[in-house]
Amino acid sequence: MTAERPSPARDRLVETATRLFNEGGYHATGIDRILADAGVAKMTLYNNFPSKDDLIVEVLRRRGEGFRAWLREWVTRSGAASSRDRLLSVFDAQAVWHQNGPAGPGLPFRGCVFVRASGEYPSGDSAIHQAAAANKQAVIDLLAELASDLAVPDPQDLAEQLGYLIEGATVAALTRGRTDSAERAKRSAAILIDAGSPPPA
Amino acid sequence: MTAERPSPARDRLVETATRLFNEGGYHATGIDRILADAGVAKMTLYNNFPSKDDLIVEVLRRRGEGFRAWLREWVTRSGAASSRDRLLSVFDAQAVWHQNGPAGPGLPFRGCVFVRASGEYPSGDSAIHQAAAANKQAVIDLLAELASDLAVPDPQDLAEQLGYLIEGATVAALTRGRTDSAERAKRSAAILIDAGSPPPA
DNA sequence: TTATATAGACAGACCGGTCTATCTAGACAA
DNA sequence: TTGTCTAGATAGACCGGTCTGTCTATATAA
Repeated sequence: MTAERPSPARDRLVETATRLFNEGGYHATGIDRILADAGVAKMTLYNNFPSKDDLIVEVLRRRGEGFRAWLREWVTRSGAASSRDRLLSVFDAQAVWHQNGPAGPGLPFRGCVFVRASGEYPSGDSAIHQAAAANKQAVIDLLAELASDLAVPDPQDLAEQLGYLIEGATVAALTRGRTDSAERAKRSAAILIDAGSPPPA
Repeated sequence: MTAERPSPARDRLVETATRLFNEGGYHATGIDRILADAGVAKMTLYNNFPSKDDLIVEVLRRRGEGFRAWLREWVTRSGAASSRDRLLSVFDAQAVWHQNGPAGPGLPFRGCVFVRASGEYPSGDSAIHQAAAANKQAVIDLLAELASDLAVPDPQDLAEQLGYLIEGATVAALTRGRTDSAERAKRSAAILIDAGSPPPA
């Protein structure tokens, strides 16, 4: 339904919305503010998206793609040779993200945009909630992909477990300002990985 | 500043607000709706609380106390004899909560109210954010208390780690509907506990 | 009398969304 | 080169509602 034609105004809109939603949340950020910051007319928004909710869905979709691309790039550049170390490098990426490092995924850290989205739109019927869920699942799938070569009985299960650690560390960083949470979680991750596979030589 | 005198109207207000915030979020739930549901006049709200934000803070405070009391009670009733098993029983409590079991902590599961609060009020300056942080820290402290007897090098650190697992499992249950996440996290928790202490005889 | 409650009007800002009217840039044809 | 048509952008008025918060006036009960 939504027009998918690319256009500079549309891009500016989505990028500005991404930034403002990250800073202030979804309900608290009005479209007037987004339009003013993006320098875009209201009709341009509604010619590109049926509603604010659809804009949010698009923001989540793009952000998810960008974040996962950044994460893959990070793992590759880490030069980790083993599946174990590639999985652990994810936690280093997370630490950079939490600490707003210059090599981070591009937004000042305000917690996970998907968690916040599913929190603000808690009903599972909401398209926003579903978009958040899809992006979260995609990260788990990425972890499962990294874990697939591991000599553990159930890589899928391990990926889910590591996902909990990552998620929890991000929440701790947001709510309690625990910017060391990723490093801490990394230690747990190593234990969980090694518990299911022969100890590295 | 806030009047702390108990009154039936005030209690009804806080309880109704707790329920509605849990269902729909903080920004999305207007005070008129709360007042109508509670059967309370608007001036009663503003005689008891300077603002909606202060009402939210009080909701979080009470909910935190109630939740932790429920959790302590659960652990006690589990009859677990060891620190290890008491810690693991927390994950059973969590599973009941996620699955809206009758013995749960009293609200239909919509994710953690504190995580959602710090997500909707992401600035660390916000009193709401700080209230959420305090309650989250109190849960970690409770875990640390349960872990204090454990023969591990750093019970405090272990509590933090288990906290990540719990947090991540709750997020997974909310965003992806993973209502089995607590049982899964429990397995990881056992590994982490045992990795830091002599295996039980 | 004093404190607490009620109902409900009211203010002023802001919400998402619609609408009209105008401008500009590019494609195309003469 | 010039004129025309079209798509997409602009500004901004406007709509009905909802938002938080204030106010007055009244009732009730210790």
